[in-house]
Amino acid sequence: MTQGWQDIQAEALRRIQSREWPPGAQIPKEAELAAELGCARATVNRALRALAEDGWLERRRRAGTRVALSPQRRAQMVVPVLKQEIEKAGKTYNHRLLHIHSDANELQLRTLHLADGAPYAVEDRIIALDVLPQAAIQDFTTISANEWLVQNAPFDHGTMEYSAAPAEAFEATHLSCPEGTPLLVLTRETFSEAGRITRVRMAYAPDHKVRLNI
Amino acid sequence: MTQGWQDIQAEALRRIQSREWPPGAQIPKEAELAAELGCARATVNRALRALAEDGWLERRRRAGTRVALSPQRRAQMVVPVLKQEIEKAGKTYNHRLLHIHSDANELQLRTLHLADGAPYAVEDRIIALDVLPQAAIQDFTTISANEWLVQNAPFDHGTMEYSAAPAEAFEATHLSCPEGTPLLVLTRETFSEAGRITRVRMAYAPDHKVRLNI
DNA sequence: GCGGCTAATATGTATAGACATATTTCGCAG
DNA sequence: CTGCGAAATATGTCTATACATATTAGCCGC
Repeated sequence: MTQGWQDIQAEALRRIQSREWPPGAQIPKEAELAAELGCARATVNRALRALAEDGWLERRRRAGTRVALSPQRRAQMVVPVLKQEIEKAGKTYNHRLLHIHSDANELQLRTLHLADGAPYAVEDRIIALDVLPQAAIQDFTTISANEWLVQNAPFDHGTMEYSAAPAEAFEATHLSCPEGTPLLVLTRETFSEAGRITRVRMAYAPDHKVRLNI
Repeated sequence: MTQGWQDIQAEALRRIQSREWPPGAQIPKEAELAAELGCARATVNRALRALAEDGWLERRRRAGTRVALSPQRRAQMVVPVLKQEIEKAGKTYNHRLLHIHSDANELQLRTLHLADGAPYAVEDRIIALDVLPQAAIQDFTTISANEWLVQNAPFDHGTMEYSAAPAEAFEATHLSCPEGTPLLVLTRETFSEAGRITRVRMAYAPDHKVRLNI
């Protein structure tokens, strides 16, 4: 009856979902569970840690482990790289650099991303040249800024925001839709220790969906 | 110089980001790293496993560990429970049941969610009564379907989709905006072993943003 | 060269024991 | 009763060892 940590995890999850361990309640300590279930404490630890990472449990040293008051399910989302996103869907990726302008501090770019020749998204980006001077000498017609940055500008942290906005004039033109059409818009900023690397507004073609599995 | 697994993880991440271990390359096996860094193999395992979960590495038994071709950063998103979302922002939550209709198989609901009295989102939901018969006798004027389901209908898996859509007539009315205004829309379906539990379309008030930290 | 069986091997996991660390609890001084 | 420092304690982590498992590499017969 040698148990694996996944079995322990499944058993604990069963007890949570069946309310044998109701929300907010303390659960037995690791050593007790190990004894009850016939395995080592490290195995129980692995199982409970995984459940805590998934939001089912809250654990604190000395205070013990309790069931989360509202077990929130979490979904993972990857920071999108359009080229991969499109090629993964079995389509051909292309991009066109629409506009580029730079001054001492900033590089501004507008890029149209295409899937099988059809407009996929319009990208409006600012790159900080003091943080990332190499960007000034890069040819963004052969590799898109989106892709180049992912490969060459590792970031510490950043934010992503999804919202809905009416298509602006230039977006409407390039995405072949009427001005004002509701578009899904992603705004992202990334930072390194030296400061803000880039800020991008990505307007997706009409009816685009961002899908997550939970 | 006793190393913790987080130190090992940091060192490995440094080697990845500095291209000492370039994308696609095999990295030394756990036992070698353990010897080099002066710790037990289990500690290296813990560190590399964490990096693999974050998308930096790909690991396969016998084949070894290699740097991911495109290290994709991942963001975690929680399945939103509006009441908590609003109260966390320091506002008062309320909801109004706008419409309810049921037949033998399904319960249909429309709910308006309010933050400090202002429209926050309109929810259009279907609940499968064969999967969740208790829903038929529940009073959804005191607790919103959104909240009740999270607490009473644990699900196995599901999907979430964000998109942008023009406000439909009833949405425009309840969110006090012109018909056709771009709205951020979340569509979610959840399933248990017995089948689909619920399907919901949540249309957020204009200018709503979904924010993620990465 | 090809198909298939077998051995080799890197990661995955279980275990007992030890120590580290964050918190709480409790006793003591004031 | 109050505040503070010390002891108790549950989880966090490291170690060494052993075995499990997936997958590759290599051998063999044809």
